[in-house]
Amino acid sequence: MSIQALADSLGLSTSTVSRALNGYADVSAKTRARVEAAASAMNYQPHPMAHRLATGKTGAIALLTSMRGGNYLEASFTALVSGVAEVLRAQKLFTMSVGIPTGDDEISELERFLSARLVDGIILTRTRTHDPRVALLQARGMPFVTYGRTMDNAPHAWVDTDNVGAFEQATSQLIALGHRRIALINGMPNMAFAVLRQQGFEQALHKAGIALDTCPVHYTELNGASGAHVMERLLSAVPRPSAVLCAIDGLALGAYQSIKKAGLLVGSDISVMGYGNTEAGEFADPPLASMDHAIAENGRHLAQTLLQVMGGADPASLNLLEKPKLLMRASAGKSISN
Amino acid sequence: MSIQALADSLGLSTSTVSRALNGYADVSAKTRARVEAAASAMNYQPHPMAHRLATGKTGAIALLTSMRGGNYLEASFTALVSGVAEVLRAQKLFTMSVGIPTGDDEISELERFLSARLVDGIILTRTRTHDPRVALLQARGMPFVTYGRTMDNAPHAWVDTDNVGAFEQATSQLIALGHRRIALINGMPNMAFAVLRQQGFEQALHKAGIALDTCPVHYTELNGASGAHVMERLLSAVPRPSAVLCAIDGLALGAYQSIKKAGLLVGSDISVMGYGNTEAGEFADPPLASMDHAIAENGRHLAQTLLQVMGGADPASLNLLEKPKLLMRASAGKSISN
DNA sequence: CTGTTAGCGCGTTCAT
DNA sequence: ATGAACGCGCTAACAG
Repeated sequence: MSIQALADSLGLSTSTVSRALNGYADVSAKTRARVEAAASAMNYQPHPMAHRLATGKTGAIALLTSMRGGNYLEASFTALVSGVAEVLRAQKLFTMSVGIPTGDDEISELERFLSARLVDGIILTRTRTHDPRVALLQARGMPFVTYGRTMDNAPHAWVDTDNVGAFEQATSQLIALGHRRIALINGMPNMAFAVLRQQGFEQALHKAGIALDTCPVHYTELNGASGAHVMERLLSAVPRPSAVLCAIDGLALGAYQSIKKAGLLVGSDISVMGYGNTEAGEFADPPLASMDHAIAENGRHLAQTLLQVMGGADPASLNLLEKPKLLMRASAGKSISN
Repeated sequence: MSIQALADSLGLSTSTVSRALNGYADVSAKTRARVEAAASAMNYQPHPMAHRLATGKTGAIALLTSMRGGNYLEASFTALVSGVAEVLRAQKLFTMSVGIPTGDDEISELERFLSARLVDGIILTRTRTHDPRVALLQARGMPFVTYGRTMDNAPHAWVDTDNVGAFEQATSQLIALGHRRIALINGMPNMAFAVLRQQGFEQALHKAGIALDTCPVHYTELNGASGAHVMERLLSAVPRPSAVLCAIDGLALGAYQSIKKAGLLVGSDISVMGYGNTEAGEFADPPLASMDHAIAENGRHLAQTLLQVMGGADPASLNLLEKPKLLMRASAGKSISN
């Protein structure tokens, strides 16, 4: 069913049919109605490849993730995609997730993907302090939003959670419980979120007059094994910290294991907090104190922002900071050193 | 940089250039070398939209997932995608994940996606006993492989883990530990994997001469809250089961919570086994006995199978059954009723 | 071996 | 308000 066949069956030219279907003004109401009726009766749909060649649009957007070994971020990933897809589906746009492997050929892989022109816009996740992917997207003129800020890139559209505020609040909460030696198990320092969470951590310590060098910060990969490994080292320190703040729940659950193995009790001997409010943390023993950041909502905001960018809005002005919510649970208790 | 410009600069026709670049035999070695040199010198790349209109191919495949509320399956999802993408990237194909929301408009959404012709082939995950999506793909003539078998659909290409064998082995193992009252917390019975796992469960009971009606089976959603809820009911049964087999790790971790809340010890008072070998299970207390099914390897096999289907092989003959590996850990111990 | 021609199916000026 | 004609950039059938 081509537009040609449809036009023939109506005794019209293809151009009239095309304009009637695409909402042009210079077509009589009567003709438009006739065309639309015939189109839906014959179930006409423009050939997508031809449509794309003519318009340059694909009708799809990509959510870019960096692919590497298993880490805990994926648990929340589905919720993010759901939020994005929900908004974009209403605009008849498809949402597709594409994993670009991290490593030396990351940029060339991304270039290859952009050149393939499979999508009209991009949502970039897991931003880094200086992110060459952002620079590439800007150079190519591809509409995009990032999930998470960057620090040294030219201004662009982004949606982020208030990492600084969240970790300042969490740290202050631990201080209010009497903790003075608090450790931070953080993500790698090239990740933007890690830098910001540490800022919040240090601000809270500073306000409370606690010396930074009594509160160790460790940078590590985001998985349980790393959490366990770092926690082991923290336990052998003298004096050891009475509370541990983790960049994500997965790290905290790994830390649980080392604490228990040492014969200590989580929540009384040592307090632990995570971030992300995963179900694994909720069902852990004891339930893990964490921070919830409404991830599906973030997805919806990302989609709305991307639509604005694709519509021609100035990306530099499109920035959204979301407040996470602190969830105190049994893993975070009073300091026993008081 | 169009093929026209490239041809002009060489004093050749566009068709000769096209054939030289696309590896046709009827072009002189000398001409081909000249064309290739000029193409890479001028960094020529065919316009993707035009290329697609002419060939009908997109250079991408989609991995289809069903989108619904948070469940534990996603944790392993990244590993699957990595395996798929690794193989397809070597063929210069892009791998994109697309979530189709489950519900009444699932089929019409899938139809819309197929009509958009964004991909050349599809990997369909989470198959159901009778799967209308499979029927649709067959009707449309879209090359595809499923991850998991179906039971009432026409023959098609699939890769699956040996669910029957895995759960028969796991159940037998529990029986060998002295358990006689074993419960199964299963997925919903419209899911193919759930039916097959139950088959393995029942075969083992049958071989051991244990009456099925002493071993309850519960069907539920695949998340921790459901596991906790079902476990609560199991604990109030008289007599209560001494071992619980769960369709996935996430259910098992939910069950942990209810068992602990009842003041019982996992692994001694009640044995628990999961499936999937997730990190959350590995780091749980006690470590969760589970089954590992080499998910990245499954991804590679799915990709290889899809390539064969796209190459014209008979889908009905492309079936692969993978053996999972039983991982006994502290959560599964001897029955105390012995 | 190479060039000429046609067509893929649209959207979009430019006449009328 | 409508139709004719052209262009998007490429591949493929045909001719020589």
